Amino acid sequence: MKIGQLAKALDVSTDTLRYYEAHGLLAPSARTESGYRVYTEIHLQQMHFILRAKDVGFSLREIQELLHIQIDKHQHSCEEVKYITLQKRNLVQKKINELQRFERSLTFLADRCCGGKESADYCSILTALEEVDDIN
Amino acid sequence: MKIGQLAKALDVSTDTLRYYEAHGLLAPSARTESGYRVYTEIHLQQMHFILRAKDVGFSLREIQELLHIQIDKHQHSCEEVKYITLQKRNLVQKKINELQRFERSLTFLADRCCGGKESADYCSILTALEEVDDIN
DNA sequence: ATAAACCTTAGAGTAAACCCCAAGGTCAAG
DNA sequence: CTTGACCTTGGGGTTTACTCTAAGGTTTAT
Ligand SMILES: [Zn+2]
Ligand SMILES: [Zn+2]
Ligand SMILES: [Zn+2]
Ligand SMILES: [Zn+2]
Repeated sequence: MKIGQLAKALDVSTDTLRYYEAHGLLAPSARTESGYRVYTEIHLQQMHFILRAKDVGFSLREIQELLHIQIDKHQHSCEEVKYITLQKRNLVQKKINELQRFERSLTFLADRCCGGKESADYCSILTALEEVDDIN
Repeated sequence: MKIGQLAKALDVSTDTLRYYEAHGLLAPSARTESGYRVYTEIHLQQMHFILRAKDVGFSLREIQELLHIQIDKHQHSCEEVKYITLQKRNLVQKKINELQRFERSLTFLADRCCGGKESADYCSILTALEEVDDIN
């Protein structure tokens, strides 16, 4: 398989595949005489792994770690894999909490503004942002 | 007030203040003969506005819009302000939903892995990522 | 034989919100 | 008069995951 075919099969760009190679995620095992990258079924499977991991929220750096383990499962433990997964979930939860704080503040602000066409001279959103004390 | 004093009063860096100036958020109204930026109480208040808006989740681009309105309230309406706020909340909610999808997937994965010290040969997280069908 | 479609590399550009550095000018105190 | 704290500009670096371009070489079909 050449890069274009693999890209089409996975619905990613050839640029993405070269990017993954440059960043240690997926290297073709061979090149043609003229230098074209050659991929096999194995690479297709590895890309599936990568894309699924991405879909679950892992960053490329984390996927690299997982791939490392996946390729040589025997030398690694469930403990490691679970640790990475829980670490990630922790990070995701922190982000969610921050965004929910934003959401609450924005709701608080929006609820108090009439949203009318009159001038914003006394808009409660603007005055709340001008005030010194916390919204929450 | 010189830039360092304003920075200290707000607990931000002088770099940040120069950055905001370069990006149209807060321009000192004067310079000393030697070129030093001069700030007043008004700038302090504007920075409070900016920082509070940031705290609520607005991006600098959005804050710029809000500032524009705040500075000339009379020419703008509550409708505009509320629109920006609701738009932002919408965006925040979308991000939350995506992260919650991640969270669910990661929880699903983690729950099924024993996390033990034995080899990862049959780790359910890895096999789930290898499989073709969706986790959710 | 030639055009279309494909491949190669290296390098630049994108978003967001800054941080850090160098080289030099300014200002108050001792 | 010099030290040290402050200020200036301009530029580069950070993070993430790519995308795009240029300039050229290769393959395949007609
Ligand atoms: Zn109103
Ligand atoms: Zn209003
Ligand atoms: Zn296990
Ligand atoms: Zn496991």
